[in-house]
Amino acid sequence: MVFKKRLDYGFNTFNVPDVPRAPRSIRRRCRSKRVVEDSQICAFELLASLAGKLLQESESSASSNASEGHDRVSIGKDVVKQEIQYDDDEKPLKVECFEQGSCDTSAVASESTNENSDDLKEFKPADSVLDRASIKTRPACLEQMSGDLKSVIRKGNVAYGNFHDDGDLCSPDLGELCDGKSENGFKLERDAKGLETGKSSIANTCPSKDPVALPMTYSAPVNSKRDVKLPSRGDRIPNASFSRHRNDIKLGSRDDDENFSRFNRLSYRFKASRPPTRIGDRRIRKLLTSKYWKVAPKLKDFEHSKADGGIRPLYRKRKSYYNYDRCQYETHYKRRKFFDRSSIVNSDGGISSESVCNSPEKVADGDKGSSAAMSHGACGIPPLLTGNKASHQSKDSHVKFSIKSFRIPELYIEVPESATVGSLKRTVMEAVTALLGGGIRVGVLLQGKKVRDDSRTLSQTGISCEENLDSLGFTLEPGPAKAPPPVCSEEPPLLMSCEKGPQQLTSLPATPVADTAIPDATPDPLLLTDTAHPVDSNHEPVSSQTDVLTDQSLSESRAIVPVPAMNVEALAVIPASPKVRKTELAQRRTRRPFSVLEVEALVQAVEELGTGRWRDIKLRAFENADHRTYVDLKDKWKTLVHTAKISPQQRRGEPVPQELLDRVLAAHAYWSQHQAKQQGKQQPGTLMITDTEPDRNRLATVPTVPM
DNA sequence: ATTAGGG
DNA sequence: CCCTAAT
Repeated sequence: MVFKKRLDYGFNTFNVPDVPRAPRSIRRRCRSKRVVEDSQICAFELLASLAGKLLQESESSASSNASEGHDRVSIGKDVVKQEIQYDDDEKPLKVECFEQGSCDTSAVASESTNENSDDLKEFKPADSVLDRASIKTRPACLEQMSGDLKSVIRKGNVAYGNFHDDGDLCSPDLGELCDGKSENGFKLERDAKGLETGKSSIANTCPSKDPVALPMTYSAPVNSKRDVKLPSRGDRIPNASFSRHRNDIKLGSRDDDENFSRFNRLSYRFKASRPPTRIGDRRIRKLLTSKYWKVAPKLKDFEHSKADGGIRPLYRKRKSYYNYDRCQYETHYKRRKFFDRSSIVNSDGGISSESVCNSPEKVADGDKGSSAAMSHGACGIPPLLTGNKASHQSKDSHVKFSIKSFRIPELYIEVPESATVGSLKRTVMEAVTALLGGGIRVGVLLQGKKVRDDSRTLSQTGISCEENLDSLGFTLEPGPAKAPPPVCSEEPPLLMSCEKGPQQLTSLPATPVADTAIPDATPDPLLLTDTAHPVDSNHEPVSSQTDVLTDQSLSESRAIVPVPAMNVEALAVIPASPKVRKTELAQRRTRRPFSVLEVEALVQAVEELGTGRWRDIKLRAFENADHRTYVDLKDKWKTLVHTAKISPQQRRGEPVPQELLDRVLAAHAYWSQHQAKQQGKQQPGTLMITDTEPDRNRLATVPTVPM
């Protein structure tokens, strides 16, 4: 790739490479992809972190075995479902990696961020969360880990690959995890009920066979399943996917593998600092929050109507800059594996007050290290795993949680039919990434209610009660920090389990994005201004519309095209966070060739006002033509001058009456000499040649070519 | 926000 | 048309 200017802007190499002058569409594409990836990374990191913890636990534990399925499997799937299982018993480790991990994660999240409005303002991607978690937990974790875990492990036979028997397990492990060391292979036992989910899908799913490294990662969920379900607009509601765990939305795409891998890499790079993610083109709109989601549907319309006008502003300024740290690329890679493993391990998340947690906590410690590492490029995962809970609670009784999967909020994606599967995948990834990238936090739902007070203990909250356990759910919410502010802030975009979940998403959709209007529909009155050619004026508008349609259909309109609910190409989801979105809206405006009438109006205006006063010209002759900016007029004049100088044979497009071209040359020459700019309107009349002959203009066949 | 130019 | 720089 050639680097262009953009490099200067700080794009990292990745980004930088723009396609030089390839069609913009292409360029854009590149960008968007990159962006996506980056964003993905974030998400992945989160996942990874989670996974990492899990891994830590399970590390070597056979991945496949471990998978035991339980949850991991579920996780592997897409996302989302989670089930919590708990045992009254306090068997610490039985848990599967997976669960633990999840639990931990949740715990972490909760701690770190309050669910409450929290910190939405700024969230830092996963890292922040992780860090926090790790921090808090560690102490406890360490202790617990060393103690509990070991014991547990031994008892349970559960082996987490990473952990060492030593009390140290935590920290070392984490670090090690990154490296991939696992000294002890842990095997998970399924003793716990929950553990056995019998789903081993993960194992299956995951390509990698290393016991140690499980393919699964959080991301996996998405990918793994492959079934991506993109709720169609209509579907959404019905699905209620959200609300229930069962209904979870599935965003998995099968092929994700590719993406997946990519993710991992990227994600890792990511680190904490995550530049505003830019995802996608304007076409792609992702809505993280339900509200936004709504929008998505609308997008189509939106785009339809406005192919040009509406959107324009947005994309105009797309700027690209992405900065990511690449370092760690490899590291991440490794991590990923770990994560996967971890995921397996996690099955158990012990949310419960302590015992379970403890084990996780160990992990946590490791995490810390990892977190640090992450920042460095080390493994980030661990943090998530860290059992936060431990901190809160004592080690009384342990509650076991088995989270099979996390639910992800519904994502609506719009993709042109013409979109490739690959693009779809990317889109889905983007959407997911956006969610994750924004910073994910875990929400705890108890009987459908969010448990906001992170400081309360499980017992205080009632989570430890078995009765409640059934109604306990974890949700993945948009990061606490900034991004989600308005949109996400409250509602968890993702609802894991609980009943509640779906509502928002579902409901939201209704409010689609409002876009606007129909851009083209508006006729171009411009001409009218000057010449009132009613006919013409009418004419144009019509044509214009037609064009629009055409255009859309042709190329860019993809967005426009109604997306089958399932389409992929771009995720329609638009995260609330403006950051993400705005960045990438740009799309090239549909091309709308100037009609002869427009040319005539332009010439007329230039003759009167001179060049260099495009704004005035716009006002005078194209005021009603929203799609013609003064820049456009200036450009058109430029091309007209050029056209007038070349032989007719060399001209392309709709022929412009020679008469007009002559006027163009005359006006150009005239104003060139007179430095029109200075003078103001001075000599409208003076125009040289121009005798404005209205007739002529009209006469000139009006090209119907619309636009 | 405009203007000017290069691409 | 887009993108930038300079106003």
